[in-house]
Amino acid sequence: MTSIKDVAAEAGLSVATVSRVLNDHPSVSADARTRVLAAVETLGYRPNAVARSLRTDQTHALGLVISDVLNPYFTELARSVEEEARALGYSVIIGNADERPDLQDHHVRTLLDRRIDGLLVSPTDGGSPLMLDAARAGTPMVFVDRWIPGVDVPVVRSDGREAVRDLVAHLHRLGHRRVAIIAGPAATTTGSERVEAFRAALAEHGIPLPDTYTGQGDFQADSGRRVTEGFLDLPEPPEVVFAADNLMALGALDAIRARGLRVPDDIALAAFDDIRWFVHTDPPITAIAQPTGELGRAAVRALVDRIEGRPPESVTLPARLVVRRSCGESPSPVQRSTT
Amino acid sequence: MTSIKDVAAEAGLSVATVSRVLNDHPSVSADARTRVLAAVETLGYRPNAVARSLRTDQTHALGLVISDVLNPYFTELARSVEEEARALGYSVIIGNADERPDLQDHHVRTLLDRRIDGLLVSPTDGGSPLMLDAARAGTPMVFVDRWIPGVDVPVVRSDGREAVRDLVAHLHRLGHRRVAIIAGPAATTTGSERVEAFRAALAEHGIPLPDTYTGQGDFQADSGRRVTEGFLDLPEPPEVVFAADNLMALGALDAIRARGLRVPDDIALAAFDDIRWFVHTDPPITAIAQPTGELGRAAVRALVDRIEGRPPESVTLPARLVVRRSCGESPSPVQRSTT
DNA sequence: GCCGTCCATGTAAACGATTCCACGAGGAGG
DNA sequence: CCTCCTCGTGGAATCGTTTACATGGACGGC
Repeated sequence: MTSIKDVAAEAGLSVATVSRVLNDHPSVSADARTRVLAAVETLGYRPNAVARSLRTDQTHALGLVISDVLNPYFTELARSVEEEARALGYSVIIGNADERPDLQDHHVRTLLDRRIDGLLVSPTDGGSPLMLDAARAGTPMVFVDRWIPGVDVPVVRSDGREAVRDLVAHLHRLGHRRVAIIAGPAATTTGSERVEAFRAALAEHGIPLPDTYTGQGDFQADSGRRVTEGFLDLPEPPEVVFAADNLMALGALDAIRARGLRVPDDIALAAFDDIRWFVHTDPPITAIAQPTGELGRAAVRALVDRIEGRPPESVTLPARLVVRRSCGESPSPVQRSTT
Repeated sequence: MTSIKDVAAEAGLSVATVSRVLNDHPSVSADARTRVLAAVETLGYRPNAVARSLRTDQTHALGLVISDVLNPYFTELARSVEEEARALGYSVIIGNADERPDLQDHHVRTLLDRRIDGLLVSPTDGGSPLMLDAARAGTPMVFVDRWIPGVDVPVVRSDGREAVRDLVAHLHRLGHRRVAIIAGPAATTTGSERVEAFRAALAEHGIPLPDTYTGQGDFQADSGRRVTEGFLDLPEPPEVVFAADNLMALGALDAIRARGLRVPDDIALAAFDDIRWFVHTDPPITAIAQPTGELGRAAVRALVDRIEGRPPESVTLPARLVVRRSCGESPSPVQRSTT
């Protein structure tokens, strides 16, 4: 590989001058500049980012540790994160934790070893010592979607409470009274919050949420299937199943279908996280949509603010209900299905 | 950050010895080893991967330039790539090209600047000078899914010809004669190959594939929608639409539905690339499934072979037809829907 | 008892950039 | 004409590692 020395030799100048041209430092003559640029051109020289990082102590790379790449919600998040980061001059290195704390730790560790400038995390659990240490040690960090209470790190997330209330009102209006939820892991904020929001909204209508109607999932399709089977085996199965994420909704759909039951006639279904395919499932699924792209962009902006010395801001954006047909025909004007 | 010097000081040894312990070089006493390890422990020292890379000229990172992260096929590919890479001791840096050659170039460039050890590419086009130069210059590289003819780079892909023939036989058996295809960009191998395979298979049954029935898409949902609308506007619309990827199938479904038509009664639909949601669409979609995970793993193995000096192997794996209901009820025993 | 090996360790030179500091030329101002 | 500043440039230190080479002690064989 050609180095800055080769360029200097080719241009008949010192490496210092070449470096100055490349970083457009003001104090360099027009003549030197053109000679350097010509040399760069003929040699096809590209600066070695590794060496540059070592010297400047910046990598211009952000780490993104995501709970599960196969989940379309996180895929979209990752995409918007990369887009905004690119616009701000950063690369993104994605680590997929697959909802496993050990994998999450692995990625955090290697990202820190690679000296990324900042870390975007959607924690799969309450936070490992490694991550908490890093946060305390001053690694620029931002939580996105999920967060860890009690840690002094900005959080960018969406608040689904209002949308959950809308959903419950919708269900109530359709006459449903026995409603169940497939919860996410209690160790995650989104896992517990969604249950809480659901329970609170139900209470407003005087509907209880008994333990038998709260199943414990792990945000993966299999758990949705398993929990739903449990619900269907109950002497008095629920009339509605609300899955706390889209993959568990997929699993629920599998389970319902495997029994030869139909949605929404035999049992209604709703999900947290809206994805494009929900328009085309049989039936189209009523879901709570997060402003995913905006979340990703806001998270990057917060992180880069932190990295570049500006005060970062936590951001909370509202989610909204998208009514489709999976809970029954809605005669009301709330209907607002988007394509 | 604590450096190797701090560790050396804490252990009362030289940095060389510390380094030897860390890279478990044979020639180091048991006493020194324990002292170094203790020092590492108390200081919480982690080696700086940037400095290490500069010195050793290896980053233990692979670049993966993917055509579109939002496409579930590529998401799954990315996931398996990361898994296998991790097992072999490498990290993966993903670049999303969004089917745009300029973005692809951007990512290739930054990945090369970061001195990744090797590059995995699924090219969006015929290959930019940048990428061809890199390949010629000896950057370890492997093409996955798509490739560029005439470049001396191993290719890991799947061959869909047999499956396409099965699909056409299936369509023919169901009585369909007027069949159309939504093709991918001709600049991509998968774009042109799938049309060719389809045309060849149709010919075996004496069915022509007129120009009016070949629509030009770009592997994105919007193009699938647009092309399908064109088909439906024809005086004699096709009886079947075959989309060359899953996103264009989604767009086709949108378009068909927007006209109030039904699949498969009014028009049949099939897709290349099987994804989990196809089981739950209305109706479940007949698709050609690639061994995506195996492709990703094989690609990584080939690339790492190349990097570590072993001869890399091109790999071609067969795709297979998964019959569901979107082309009409199949009375035949070919039925082999998987969940 | 001496010499040659081998082993553990240390010293110092790289890797490829950035950047502090020194230096010389040239211009402005007295 | 001398002094002082400014500006362009180069030399060299530095970032945190790895590793070739040197060194010195222990040990075995004769």
